[in-house]
Amino acid sequence: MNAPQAVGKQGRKWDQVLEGARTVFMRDGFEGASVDDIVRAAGVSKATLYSYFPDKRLLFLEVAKVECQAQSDAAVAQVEGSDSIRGALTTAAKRMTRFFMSDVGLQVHRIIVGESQRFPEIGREFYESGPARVHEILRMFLKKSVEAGHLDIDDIDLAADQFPELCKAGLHLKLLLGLREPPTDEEIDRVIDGAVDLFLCKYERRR
Amino acid sequence: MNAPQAVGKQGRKWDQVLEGARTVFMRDGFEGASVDDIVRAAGVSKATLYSYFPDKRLLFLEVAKVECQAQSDAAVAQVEGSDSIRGALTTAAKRMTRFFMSDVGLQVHRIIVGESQRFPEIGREFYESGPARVHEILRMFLKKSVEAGHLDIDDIDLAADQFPELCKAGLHLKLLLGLREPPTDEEIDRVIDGAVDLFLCKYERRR
DNA sequence: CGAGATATAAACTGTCCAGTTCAGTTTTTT
DNA sequence: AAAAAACTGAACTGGACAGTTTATATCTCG
Repeated sequence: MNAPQAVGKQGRKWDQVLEGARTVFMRDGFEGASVDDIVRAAGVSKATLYSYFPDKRLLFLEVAKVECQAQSDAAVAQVEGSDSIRGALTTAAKRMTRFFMSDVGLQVHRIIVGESQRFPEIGREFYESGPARVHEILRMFLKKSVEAGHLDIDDIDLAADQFPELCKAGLHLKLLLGLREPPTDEEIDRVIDGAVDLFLCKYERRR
Repeated sequence: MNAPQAVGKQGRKWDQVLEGARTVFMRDGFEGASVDDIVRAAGVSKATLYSYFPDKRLLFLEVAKVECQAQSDAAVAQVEGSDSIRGALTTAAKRMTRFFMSDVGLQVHRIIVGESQRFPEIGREFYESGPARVHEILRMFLKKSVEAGHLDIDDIDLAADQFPELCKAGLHLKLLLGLREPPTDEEIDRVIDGAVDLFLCKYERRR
């Protein structure tokens, strides 16, 4: 009567704990979430939670890591399959931007930034499993395109940093601070198209 | 019968309180700073602090506001007095970027982002006295330059959002998360020059 | 000087919360 | 079925910390 085993199973309530933690952390932030809230949401006893995770911080770290990895995994697949440079960049931008602007993306960002002082390894984990992967994917794509003669870029690393930044233009900070409603698709497209136009105007091989 | 408003110089220790609060908040963040630490740093009694500020949150709000305003005031002056467009943008970028990357700028950003959920007005105040002013200055500068025929920009608001974003490329997030040392002047120049080049490549009137 | 405003130290209140403990129950394994 | 492992619930500990109170002191200005 063995159900197919979950990978890395440390106990039967592992997933329940993570899911409850995700819910509460995303709703209330790190400080705002109490462990009692989490165990309640998870439907699990406090002792069980503490048998999996030595403390609240590491529990959060796990939640954030899982969240970021899921996202940037999904991103990798999509950039590859596109014909034109412009199309590929637009596709990448869309996915990236949608995550930046999503409730979960914003909340992870808020918490990580807020806590990175007290817990430096949280910042590191987040960076590695999110922004660093985006940078890497983009860098490789640009490099290939330069070698193929489609783009003309001097400083590829800089360009790979500029593009995601352009995708945030105006919207991201305002959302982060809770100063506006989620953008409509039109607003996102305006920013993305602007980003791609600006980017390609300089880096597209003209001759 | 008005209760003494939170903000209003009403005693000789006002500045001392603010200075102590600035020190401790910048060092420890909002949650990390205890009011007892602050009064100790300020050389003031707790009762005095609470006679000026009804609570910790409003004290922090005041500190952040003062900090941002000082910065963006300084910025306004400099953009005006520059001959070329490129020169003006470079100057603006330098000042902006230096603040983004400074310890104080980063710490204000961290705290505000971290707390904006729980205290929405903190986010608003910060945005108005910092990013919004930068946007406004830049927008007016671009508008004038377009009217003078030096630039050719379709969506001025978007462009005014793109430029500051470009100035962060790569460095800002890493610093925010404590993942690297403060950048050297060369590194900052690389990012700034890259930003100005990219920006002007598209928006400079070519004909 | 002297009155009112301002400041002080220190103890105190009340609350919140991370993490522990343990006696007892349920589930899994053998 | 019996042993082992996982889980529960609830109470408890210890510490942190925002904000209050009080009795006392010092400054400022008419």
